[in-house]
This record gives sequence, structure tokens and C-alpha cells, in this order.
Amino acid sequence: MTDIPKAYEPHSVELKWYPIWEQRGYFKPSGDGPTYTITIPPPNVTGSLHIGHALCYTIHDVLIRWKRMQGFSTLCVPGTDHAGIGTQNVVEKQLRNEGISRHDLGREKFLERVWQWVHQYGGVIITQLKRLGCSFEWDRERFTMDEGYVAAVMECFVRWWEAGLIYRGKRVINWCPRCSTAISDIEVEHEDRAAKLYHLRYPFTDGSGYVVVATTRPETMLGDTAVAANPNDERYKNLFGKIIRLPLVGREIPLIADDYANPEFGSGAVKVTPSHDANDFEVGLRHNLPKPIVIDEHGRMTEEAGAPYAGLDRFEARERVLEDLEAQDLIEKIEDYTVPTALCARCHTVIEPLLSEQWFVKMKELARPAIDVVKQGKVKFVPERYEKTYLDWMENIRDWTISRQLWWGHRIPVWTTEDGSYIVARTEEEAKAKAGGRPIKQDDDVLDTWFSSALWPHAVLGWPKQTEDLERFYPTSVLITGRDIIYLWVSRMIMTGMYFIGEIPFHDVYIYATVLDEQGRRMSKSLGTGVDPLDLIELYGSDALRFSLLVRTARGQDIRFAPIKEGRHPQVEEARNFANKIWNASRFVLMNIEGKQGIEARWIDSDALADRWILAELNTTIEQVTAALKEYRMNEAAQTLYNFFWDQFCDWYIELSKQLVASKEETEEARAARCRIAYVLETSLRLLHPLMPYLTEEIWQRLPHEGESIMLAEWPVADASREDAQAREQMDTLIAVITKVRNIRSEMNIPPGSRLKLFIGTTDEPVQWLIEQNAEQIKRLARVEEINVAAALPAMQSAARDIVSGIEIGVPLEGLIDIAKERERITKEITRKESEANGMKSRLDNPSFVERAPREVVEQTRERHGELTAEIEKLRATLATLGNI
RNA sequence: GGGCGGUUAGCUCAGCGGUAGAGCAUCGGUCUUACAAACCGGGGGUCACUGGUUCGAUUCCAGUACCGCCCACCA
Repeated sequence: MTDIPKAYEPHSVELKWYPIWEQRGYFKPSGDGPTYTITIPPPNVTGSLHIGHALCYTIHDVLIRWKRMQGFSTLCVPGTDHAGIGTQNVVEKQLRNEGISRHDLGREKFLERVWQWVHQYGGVIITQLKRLGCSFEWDRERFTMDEGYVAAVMECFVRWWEAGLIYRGKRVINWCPRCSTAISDIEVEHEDRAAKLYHLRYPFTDGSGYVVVATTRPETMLGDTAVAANPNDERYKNLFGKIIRLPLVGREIPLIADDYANPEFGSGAVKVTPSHDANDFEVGLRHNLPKPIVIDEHGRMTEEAGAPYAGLDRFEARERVLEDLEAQDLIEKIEDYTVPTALCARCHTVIEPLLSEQWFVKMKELARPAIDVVKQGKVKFVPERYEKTYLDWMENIRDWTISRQLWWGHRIPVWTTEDGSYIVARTEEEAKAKAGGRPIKQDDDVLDTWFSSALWPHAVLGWPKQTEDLERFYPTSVLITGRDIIYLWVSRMIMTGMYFIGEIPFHDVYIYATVLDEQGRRMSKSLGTGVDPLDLIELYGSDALRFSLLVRTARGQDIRFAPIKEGRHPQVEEARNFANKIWNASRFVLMNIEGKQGIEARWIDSDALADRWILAELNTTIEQVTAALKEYRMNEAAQTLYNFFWDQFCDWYIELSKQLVASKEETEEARAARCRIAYVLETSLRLLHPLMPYLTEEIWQRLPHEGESIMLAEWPVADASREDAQAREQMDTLIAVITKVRNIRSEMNIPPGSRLKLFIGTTDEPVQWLIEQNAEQIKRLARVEEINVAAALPAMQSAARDIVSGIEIGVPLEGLIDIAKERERITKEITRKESEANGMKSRLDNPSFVERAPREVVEQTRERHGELTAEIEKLRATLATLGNI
């Protein structure tokens, strides 16, 4: 076995297998069986792999590999998103470095540049996913702006327009002055900032005094067209209708009565700026107020703002307005105030509410069926709590601003004729035809990126064409995504799916863990807290990275992931060690079957305890891992396999069967043992494969196997007939005895090399038999040269004694004994047992416990208490004799 | 202002009605013919706090305190 390295070397294995899998077409759906389909959340073309992605797509691959092994016709469709603002920003930055802006290039040339960029650098992440081992169907890879996808987006727009669900409206929207575009409500983040609340005096024209209004944004006063107070506010009852002269501007504006004004706040009077505040806009509509726009799309004051201010940046204007008001003694007071500030989710620029004309989608009607299917349980959220998050949002849904003042994206398919009427068409040709020769001009704006991704599940399967894929793979099985895009994406896919296909897009929505940095902050490259998964793959291998992420993915709980420090990452190291453990256990098995006759990975029935036991344990593992995967409990699947493989298979089964398996002889008995150990290993590898694909394939190929790849091997099925409670119980006893002897040796400082004699005292005949049957094993694992079993321990001059599960254990020490140490050891043992016994006694003494607790619990407690009492007594006796030596 | 998570060993986290588990770290011992990235053994926790339900609560319920997310038009 010179050709098996002593440690697992991931890189060559990874680079070897992935191309083979891909070339052999294993990633494609196969057979006519039931389907299992996932469409991945398309990462941004501009993106590169981060830990969050690594986790997300690892989960995808685990489920796909698992289901593939279960015999499903599996399909995982990958792809990327054109990511409107994000991508445009990247290319604009590139241009800026060249000293030009997109306007210098013009729209057409700019788009060429973006496409060039996309082809050159886009989709890096896709290559990275291959390194992770993702078995996705690359031949069906999609892009949200590929030809077919454009058709889907146009189809959607046109059909919604025809149904009256899309409209053009003028209202106050969220405007990002840096991105220079409108954004939707959900793309706005809120942050509390320490700022000021300014109380301003607005004088009445008749000289009868003034009214005080409070504002956090004084510069907007230039656009005020009224002051409002609550109609029930006694302070203002007699003042409604009076005219105010707006300071600095000189405009005459009325004091109006409107419910919007809150009498509790400040003076109870509020300034009304219809063009720069959504609420004020509503007030303006109710009272038919003018709506002067005083801030432009770059965040600068407009001509309408008036001479001294026009052209100033909004924040400069704020200072200037305050100075000017101060000069006229119109500032009543300035208070410190915490202002909930709206920021652009993309660039964190302060959002400017701006009156503007945009395209909107009516959401109420689209939302209804999407609410119903979730309520009816047709679409299930995992963890369940996100159902409420989803429903709360959907029940209060507002119309969606879909137009963006960008160049990169799906151009809005609306053309305007000279007389201002709209022509909505799927293509320019269609629009021209509809125009019938009249000159037309296409809308300059593009659609929100999420408008196109909303169609993802059916669009990637070919919609609007009635493709075979759509027929076969829709609805998909599960959507795996982060909680931050439940509103932005998940909800919208359900809506479009219901609307266009009349069917849910996926049965389950699995919200996976958010990966945080060490301090519990969201992982972010800009904060420098990101960890590059490729660095970890370099260090420890792909399987280790995958496993380390999976083993931490519990119940949708967030994961804290530390950075690499001094070239090490303990969390992934743990998984790497496991990979190495698997490697070496396999190495042992391979070493002992190589060149031997008639070895298959097949179970051959055996009466031996270890054999019966490992078979039962393996069966339980199959059951638990399968159930865990089914319920998306990734950590449980990983943990169960880890424990089975390391603690049971390696620590006990291999050790117990070592003698036979590694014997030089080729007896039938040895052959059977080799088949069995190969069987347990091979089955374990199949269970591990979805989590650690490379390692398991590499080893599996070297084991006796059927089929071309572990990817196509059958997922193990649990078999109730393999359950063996007796074997488990006996094995527990065996382990307890061996551990106790080791414990005595260690505590008594007995040299590990020295061979001991072991005396066992028990009146329990089956236990006597058990010890005798497994005497050889005990000798080897406890390093004992002789075992004597009797009803009780014989009198021994000097010995260490203990008792476990009612079995007395005596180790003669022949003068080596350190009496003080032995007393200490036994005393500690007694104390431990006593504290346990006392707890049980107090429960048994409590009549309500005995009456009301389930009978088995009471029985168990009573039994264990009896056992403990007997053990304590014996240990006390031992302690007493120690003094006499 | 609402809603949702979290608080368990020095660290990172599982568990979730019968008086606590893992990995790492720590201490002691090992080249025991797969593995020192390993093996064997040990130590370490009033499971945030306060009440309630229960024979019994780390586990269920209510509240409190921190930490973190999400939603919300109060200027």
C-alpha cells in the first residue's frame, strides 16, 4: 500500500474528479423517475464567492447529490443575475479611472462596455462553484439578460400592462442621488442618526404673530406650500385659513387643517413639502397644493428653490438656510434629535424623497394568491417562523416602483408616440407595427433587477415557451436562500409563478443561516471582515470547508465565522481532521483487503458482538441522517456521521475487528471480517458523499464497488431488522469495562507498557459469558494479559478496585500500589456515585414522583438507585480494607 | 413603536421536559502494526435573571436585562 499517502491530499483529488463527473454528464437529470429540482439564487455577475455563497451552494449540492443517489431525476439550474445598479457601478468606476463618464460614451457604447466586462470578468463565481464541487447542470446555465430571458421579461411586462397591473404614476419615491435612480421601498435601509430638530417661526402675513414648525430637514422649507395642524387642535381652531409668509422665499401659504398633523408633536403644526416627503405629498393632494420641486436628482437645489440656494448641494443648502433664518431671528430653538435616516441599501447615500414620474406594479391583486398558497401550506418555510415574516409583509404590500434611471438592465418596453400615448410591445418591431408608421420613442429607463429575477424559476426552464423542461421540472422542489431577500425575491417569485403558471414555483423555502464575522456583524468585504472560501479550500480542501459549514448550520441560526489567522482556521481544521480520519480508516481497510481473495463490500452475518453492534449502529445512522436531510437539519446530518464514523466505527469497530481483519491469514473467517469492514466503510462513504463528495469518491473508487461513481451509487436504506438492542447493551458493558481498566491505569500511573492481570467479579451470568466471549478483545484494548471471571473478586494483597455497571473490577498491582492514591481515587468515585444516588433517593422519597411520573421512569430510577447503593457499599468496603494493608 | 432571534464549559456552538454534550483550548500519559491532523485518561458548567406550569425545567409559559436582526410616515 505504498501508493496511499498517510494524509488526505485534497487538491489533486478535487482537480481529478470534477472534470470526470462533468464530462460523464452526471450533473444532468437522468431517467424518467420523479424529479427533484432546484434553481439556484443567481449570484450577481459582478460577484465572487464569499462564505455565505459557499454555504448556500454547498447546501444545494448536498440536497442534489442526496436525491440523485436516491434515484430522483435531479436538476440544479445555475445562473447569474445582471444586477443592474451593481454592475453599472462597477463599469462606471472603471470609466472614472479612465477619466470619462458614461455620458461621454453614450448609452450604446456604454452598454457595449458593460457586456464586454460581463464576458470578461462576469461569472467568476460560477468557476468558483465548480471548485466547491457543485454538481449543477452547467449546460442549462442562465443569465437574467440572455436572449430567452429577455423574452420572458418582456412577456411579463406586456401581460401585466394588458391586465392593468402596470401603470405610470407621479409620486414621491425614494431617490438615491448618488446612483441617480429611483429605488423601491425595500431597497431602502433605515438607520438612526444623531442630528437636530429645528423649530422654525413662520410669520402670518397679517402681522398677528407666527406659527412654529419643527423639521429635521430645514432646506426643504424652500418647497413648503402649506402648514398643517390637526383639525381638533384647540390651539389652531381659530387660525385655520390664515396666510403665512414663507420665510426666505416670500411665498404666501395657508395654514390648513389635516389629520396628518400630530398635536402631540412639537407645536402641533407641521410644514408641508409635497415634493419631498411622501406624507406631505398626500396632504398636498388632499388640499390641492402646488408641488414645487426644490431638490434635483443630484441632490442639488433647483432654480425653484430661489436665487441664493439654487445649485447648492442639499446639505450646504441646509447650512445656508439656517444661517439666513438665524439672521432674521426665525429659529425658535434647536434640539438634539435622533433621526431615522433612510439610506440607499446599495451605496448608503442618504435617500432623497423626490416627486417623480415612474412605472409601478399594482401588488395587492398579485399578492392574494401568493398569500393563499402559503397559508394553505402549499409553500412551506423552513424554519417555519419565516412564514409569519412573509405573510406580514404580503398583507401590507405596497405598489412596486419598477423603473430605474439606469442604462444597464432590461429597457422598459414602452414607446411613446408624439401625442403622448403609450405603445407597449415585446419587441421594437412589434412596437413599430403597432404605431403604424407614427414616430415613436422608447422609454429611457430600465427595469428593477428584481423584476427579472422574479421570474427565475419558470424563466430558466424556458417560459414563456412551453418547453419540456417547464413541463417536467416545474414546480421546483425547494428554494434555498437568505432571509434578507424574502421580500425582494421570494415573495415576487411566488407571485409571478402563480400569475403566469398558475402554480407555486417551489414547495419549500429553506432559509439558511446568515454568515456573520467574529464580532457577530454581517460579513462584508467593505468592512474587511470577509473570508475568502478559496483561501480555505487552498488550506484545507473543499470537503473540509463544506463540512465545517454544514456542521454549524442549525435551525437557521446565524453562523459566526472567524477569519484566517496566521494561516490557520480552527473551525475548518476540525473538519479537515475528520476528512483525514476518514482517509486513514479507509487506508487501514484498503491495506488489509488489497491482494486478498474474494473481498466484496458486503455484509456477512456474524454472531460476534462487535459485528451485531456496528450493524445496528450503522442502521440507526442511516435512519437519522436521512431524516435530518429531509428536514434540512444539516448540522444533525453532519454531526451524526461524524460521531458514527469516528467514535463508533474508528474507535471501537476497527479496533475490535483489527486482529482478524489484519491477520496474515486468509481464512474464511478473516475474509468475512474483511467483507464486513469494507461494507461498513463503503456504506458510510455513501452517506458522507453528499457532504464530502471528493474524498468519498476517491476512496470509493479504490474499494470493491459496483457502478462507475459513488455519485450514482444508491443511497443506503434503513432496515428495521438490523436493530439489535441486546448487542447495544452488551457493547455498552464491554466499553464500560475496558474504559474502567484504562482509567485505573491512567489514574494510578501504571506504565502503559506494563501488562496487567484483570479480575472481574459479577454474579450476572450473561455478563460473565460476555466477558469470556470477548476476553481477547478486552486484553488487547485494555492491555491486559490475563482475565479471571468469578462471582466475586478474590482477596488480593494489593490491587486497584472499582465497580462499573454492577461489575467489580480488580487490577492486582503487586507492590506497585500507591495506597494514598488508591484511597483518593476510590473516595472520588464514591462521592460521584453518592451525589447521583442522593438525587435519585430524594425523587423516590417524593410520593408524587412515584405516583405521577411515568412508570418506566420510576422503575429506571429505582433500579439505578439500587445498583448505585450496592456499588457504593462495595467501594466503601474496599476503602476499609485498604487501611489494613 | 411593533415583530423575530440569541444569552449553555476559557473559545465556537449543539441539545430542548427526567439534574448537561461536541470540537478547540487546558492538564497527565502514549511512536498500542490506519491516522501525532492521532491514541488513552482527567479537570472544567447554580444551562443570563425573576416568577409560573409540572412529581420534575437548561428544556414549556410570562416578564426583566443585555446582544443582534427585520418592519414602521410621526415632522
